[in-house]
Amino acid sequence: MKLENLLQQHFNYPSFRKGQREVISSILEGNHTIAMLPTGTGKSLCYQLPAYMLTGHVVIVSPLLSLMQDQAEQLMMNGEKRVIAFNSFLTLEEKQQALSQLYKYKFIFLSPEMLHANYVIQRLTELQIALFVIDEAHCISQWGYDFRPDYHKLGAVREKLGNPLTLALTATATPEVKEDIIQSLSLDNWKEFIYSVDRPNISLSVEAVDSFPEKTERLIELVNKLEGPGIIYFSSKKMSEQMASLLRERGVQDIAAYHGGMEQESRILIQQQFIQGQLNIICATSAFGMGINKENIRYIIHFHMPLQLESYLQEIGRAGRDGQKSVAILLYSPGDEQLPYQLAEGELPSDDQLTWLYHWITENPHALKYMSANELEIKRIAGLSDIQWRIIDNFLHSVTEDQLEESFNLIKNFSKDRLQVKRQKIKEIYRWIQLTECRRKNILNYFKEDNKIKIEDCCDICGLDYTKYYVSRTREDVIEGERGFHWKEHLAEILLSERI
DNA sequence: CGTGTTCCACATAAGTGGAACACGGTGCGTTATT
Repeated sequence: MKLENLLQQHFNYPSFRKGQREVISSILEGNHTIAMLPTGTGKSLCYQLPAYMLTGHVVIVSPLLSLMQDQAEQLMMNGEKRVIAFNSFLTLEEKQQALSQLYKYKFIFLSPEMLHANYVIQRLTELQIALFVIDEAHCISQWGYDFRPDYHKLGAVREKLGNPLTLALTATATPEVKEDIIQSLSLDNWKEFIYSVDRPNISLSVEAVDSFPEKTERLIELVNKLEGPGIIYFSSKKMSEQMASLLRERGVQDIAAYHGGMEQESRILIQQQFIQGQLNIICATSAFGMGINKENIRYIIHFHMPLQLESYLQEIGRAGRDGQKSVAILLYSPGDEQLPYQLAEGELPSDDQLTWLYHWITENPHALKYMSANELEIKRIAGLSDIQWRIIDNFLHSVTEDQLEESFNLIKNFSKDRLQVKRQKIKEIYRWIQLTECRRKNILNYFKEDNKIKIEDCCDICGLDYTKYYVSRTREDVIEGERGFHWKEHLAEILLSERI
């Protein structure tokens, strides 16, 4: 049967979107496949359709619970009942029930952390896995080294499952990210479908200001003028909230803050309201974005610079999915690059912290054996963040006393190397900000791409007219506005006459 | 590094200047460990 017929039969779509057919064919031919598809929409079809043609179960690794729930729901809406999102939303009983009947599910969604648990792996090995899918696979590269180390253990998991046919899906497949994916999953043979990271309909701009207050004023001005919807990115939760309040005070409507420190409920609500158009502007940290399929975002402003160009591309890439003209503006004031440096350093244990911990362990009998039990105390005294602790804990797992010194040297070297990489990435985005030549050409070169075509409204260096992105008062708006004005006058007259 | 908060000296008292200090993002899992 032709793929188009199957597409019609199972999903009631008349035709494939760009790239889908090639990716699906590659999987059906039995190739491990890396797919970078241009937009967020339509990626899930790449595993959903093959699922119906392959014998066995499809395991999907997803980074966010909300993404898992969305995709599971989407499948169920399409009439597929053999779906489970195996995560912490389930009660203990539900989990046990699900595990004992795992063979009933065609689609099994899991986080990398859940997939790492032995009791889960064991059940999965009893099944025939037709396809092992890593959704948002760039997380392997961006989070796997420190923030979510289980992403780097997916290769081991994959091996335990008998190296099943694998599909990695992402929208950020830069050469470096791709290399991390291949390494981490230990793919030895694969096909890849990579499209350009360039988004010609998004104009790029960097504005340098002299100080923080000036940057704030410029932000207020831009938000008042630019046609929404828009996202403003901050590197601080507090700042995202404060600026949302300030903008509201300055007459900006339909605006809200969004960050990882907020209640899950409000996060979902704000995200929904933004997608449905009840909110026009979001002041967000990097927590906001993945899984946001909104077509008409018109601008992305960076109040703080991201920690790497890869993140920058992901964040601005949320604009203009409808193909309409959009703009990305990064506001820079001197010294801004210090915040990313601070964030990067907080992610890895310092030499001092490691030295202290080494002595603490050697001076306390059985300390090594009961490290996890003393987690809180150790973290407090050594001043270790959760992430720093996890890195150390990861290295010292199943280490004996006589291997201690060697292990600490490994941690020190690892931390040194990673910090070096992170600093290098900050230097690269800083360099890009200071640039005096075409920003698009430069960013594409960084990602080993050539841009052949000259684009209109390319970037601030090539020449860019902001007024194109300002709120346009269409004829209807003007008429509506005038009508409103007359109503107000009319109302005033009535009120006045009544008083008299 | 820059911003926000706290606290202290000052000294008609109340509020201010400014020194000192803290803080800064992304998420899964809580089923296993004396």
